[in-house]
Amino acid sequence: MSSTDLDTPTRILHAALTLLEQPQAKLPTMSDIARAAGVSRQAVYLHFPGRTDLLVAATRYQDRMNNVAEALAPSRGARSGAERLDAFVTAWGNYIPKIYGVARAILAVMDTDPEAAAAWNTRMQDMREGCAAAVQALVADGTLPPHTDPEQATDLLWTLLSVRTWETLTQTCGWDQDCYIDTMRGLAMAALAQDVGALTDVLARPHRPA
Amino acid sequence: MSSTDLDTPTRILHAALTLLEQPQAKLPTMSDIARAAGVSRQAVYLHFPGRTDLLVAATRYQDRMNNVAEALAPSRGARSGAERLDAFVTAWGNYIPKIYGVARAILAVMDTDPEAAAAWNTRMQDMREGCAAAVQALVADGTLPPHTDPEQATDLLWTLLSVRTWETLTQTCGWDQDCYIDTMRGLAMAALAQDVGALTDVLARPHRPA
DNA sequence: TCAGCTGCTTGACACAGTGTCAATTGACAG
DNA sequence: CTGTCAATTGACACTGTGTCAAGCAGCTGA
Repeated sequence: MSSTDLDTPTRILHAALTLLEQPQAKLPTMSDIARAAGVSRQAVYLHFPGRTDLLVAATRYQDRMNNVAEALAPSRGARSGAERLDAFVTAWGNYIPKIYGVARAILAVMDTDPEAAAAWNTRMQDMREGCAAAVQALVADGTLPPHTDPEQATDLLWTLLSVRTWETLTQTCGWDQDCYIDTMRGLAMAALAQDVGALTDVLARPHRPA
Repeated sequence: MSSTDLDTPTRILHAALTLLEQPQAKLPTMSDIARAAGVSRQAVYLHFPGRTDLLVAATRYQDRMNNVAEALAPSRGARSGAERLDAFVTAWGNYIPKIYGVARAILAVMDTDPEAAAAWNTRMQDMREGCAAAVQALVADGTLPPHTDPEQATDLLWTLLSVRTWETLTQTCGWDQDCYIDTMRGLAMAALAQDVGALTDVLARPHRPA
């Protein structure tokens, strides 16, 4: 996968992603990214107004590479609402590790940079639509608890599936990715599809790698 | 509440907390804090090695002020495990808003400063003990789903009650504090005490202020 | 009354990182 | 050959953290 034939903006994005995806590494500076891309630091500013914009562009580039829409597609083929919820949780939960490197960098600047916060929130809006669609499917089925406000249910699902939650369980608590998925599936089913059995099964299984 | 009679380190902590608790404000610098405390910037470094240490000291000071141990005490008086879980979720959930200002500042530097991350994690360890105790009470009662790993259940509860989760629901989604509490109580009961009814009640109620 | 100590101040500096500017180079197209 | 475009070099301003040294004011004890 030589990147010599790519144009400069793409090479920069490519380099940024590579650095961001180093698991342990501290967040790269503009100099780091420029060096990794084989261009001068100023060349970066020639193509991206600033660090935040570069990070945001990197997420968009990454979404294009990973084809996030396609990854989340299977959930749309589900027949029942519960099935759809289950498929969505699985698909998104497995997508998070792919974007975590970049997400980490943006989440880090969000606290100080409102512009970054806005960009990340609109990016998460797409995921929220998936949540809303799953909730809607439950409504159509009548599976959602009676009188439940769909918007509130969507908020809840959206929060449960946030990158922060994934980060806490897998990075801080050291959970296995598969266990995270199973637990979130169970939790979502218990909370939104009144299926508490799904969760009790999961909590009985080992969740940390050796 | 004049602070003229306090010693300098306390005045600095006091000033830091006041600034940190401004809801909308951007995170204060060392200069901001010094100015607010009415001392020179260097005086701050005379008492605290660095910004991170000051923030950590501020949380400790705040815990002393708010008497966190006492706030969480009611949960220890509960008779059944479910009651205890419920009381703990309520107590902690209502404590979060009090510490959010400081928490925000520490969470912001955690991503770059491992020292801050370590400090925050040990601080959260105390809260985790409350989670573990509630889970243990459920185990004693036999209320926890059979074969459930208590440690995994603790991880899950700890994550659900994280400041980040509170932040997402109340700050980003705009939920009412009371609704947050009710939802978390219901979610915890559904997930750990097999009581799905607690949650369905809650989701039917309005959750955003006018 | 003076010496010495303590706590704080003033003002300077180094350093990292972001973002800006101007002059220059090199390649390529008309 | 000339203009244009992309990129380079090297400088600079700015913010924020953290360090250093000299000085000053007030208190204490001989």
